Amino acid sequence: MFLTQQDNNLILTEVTNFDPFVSLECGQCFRFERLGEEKYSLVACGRRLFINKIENGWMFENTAKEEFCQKFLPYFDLERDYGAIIKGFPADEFILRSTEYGKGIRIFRQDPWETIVSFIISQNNNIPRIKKIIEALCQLLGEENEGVYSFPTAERIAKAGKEGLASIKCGFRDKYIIDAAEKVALGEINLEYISKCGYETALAELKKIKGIGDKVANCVLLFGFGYYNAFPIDVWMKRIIDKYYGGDFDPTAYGEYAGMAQQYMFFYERSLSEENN
DNA sequence: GCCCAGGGAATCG
DNA sequence: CGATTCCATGGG
Repeated sequence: MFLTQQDNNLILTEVTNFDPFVSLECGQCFRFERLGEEKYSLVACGRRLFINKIENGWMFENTAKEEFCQKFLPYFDLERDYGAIIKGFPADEFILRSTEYGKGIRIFRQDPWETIVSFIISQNNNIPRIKKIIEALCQLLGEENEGVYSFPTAERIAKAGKEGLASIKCGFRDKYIIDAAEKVALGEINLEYISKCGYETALAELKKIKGIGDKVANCVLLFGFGYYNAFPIDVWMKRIIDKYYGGDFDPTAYGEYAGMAQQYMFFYERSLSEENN
C-alpha cells in the first residue's frame, strides 16, 4: 500500500483486495452516490469524500495524509489482510466464486448508531429507497456543515417523535426508529457496552429494540460493531443456502470472519440476478 | 392492478 | 414451536 500527496488530493496505489466502488455498492453502506464511471461521493467520518478511480489506484479529493490515516484507513479497514481471510474460508465452489468476483470488498467500520437506524430502515425495503429515507432523515434532523448533513443523534430523533418523522416517509418503521432512539438516549441500550460484551450478549441487547430481529441485529453487529462472525441471513442468503448448499448451512464453519464470507456471497448472488434482467 | 423490497411483530393453530 | 398476516411506501 502506497500513499502519495498530490496538491490537495491523496493518491492510494499498490493496494490489494480493495475497490471502494464495489465496497460501496455491495449493500453494507447507504450514504453514497455514484457520480460517474470513475467517481463516487461518500459521506462518512463526519465529512464528504470524493473518490476517483485512476490508473493503478484511487484518488481522494481534498484529503491530507494525516486525516486519511486517522479516519479513512480504519474506516475502509485497510490495515487488515483480506487475502489471508479469504484463504481461511472453506473452499466450497460458491464461496470461491464469490470471493473471486467481490475481491475488492472491504467491510467498512461504520458508526454504530447510524448503522442501527439504517438497518431498521432496511427491513422489507429496497436499497434506493433506503438511501432516500436516510438522506431525508439527515436533512431533517442532522446538523449542516459545508453542505453535508450529519447523521442525527438518538436524542434529536427521540425528541422529534413519530410525528416528527412523518416527512421522511419511512412507513411503519417510524415507531422502530423512535424506540431505538429512546432506548439509546435514555441509556437503556449502551452502545459502548455492546461493542465490548461479546457477540451473544450484543445480539440480545440489540434485539431489545423493537423492529430489530436476528437479521437486522447481525447486520448492525457486522457493519457497525466489528463482530465479524455475525452472519446476517436475509432473503438473498436464504436463496443461496437453498440453491448452492442444499438447504444445509452452518455459518460457524466459515470461522471468525464468517460475516465477510456472507458479504461476498450476498453481493455475488445479487450481481448474478442483475445479469438476468 | 400486481409484485417485490438486505424483516419483524402479532396472532394464530 | 411453525406458519400466516399485516405493516407503509415506491418502483417495475
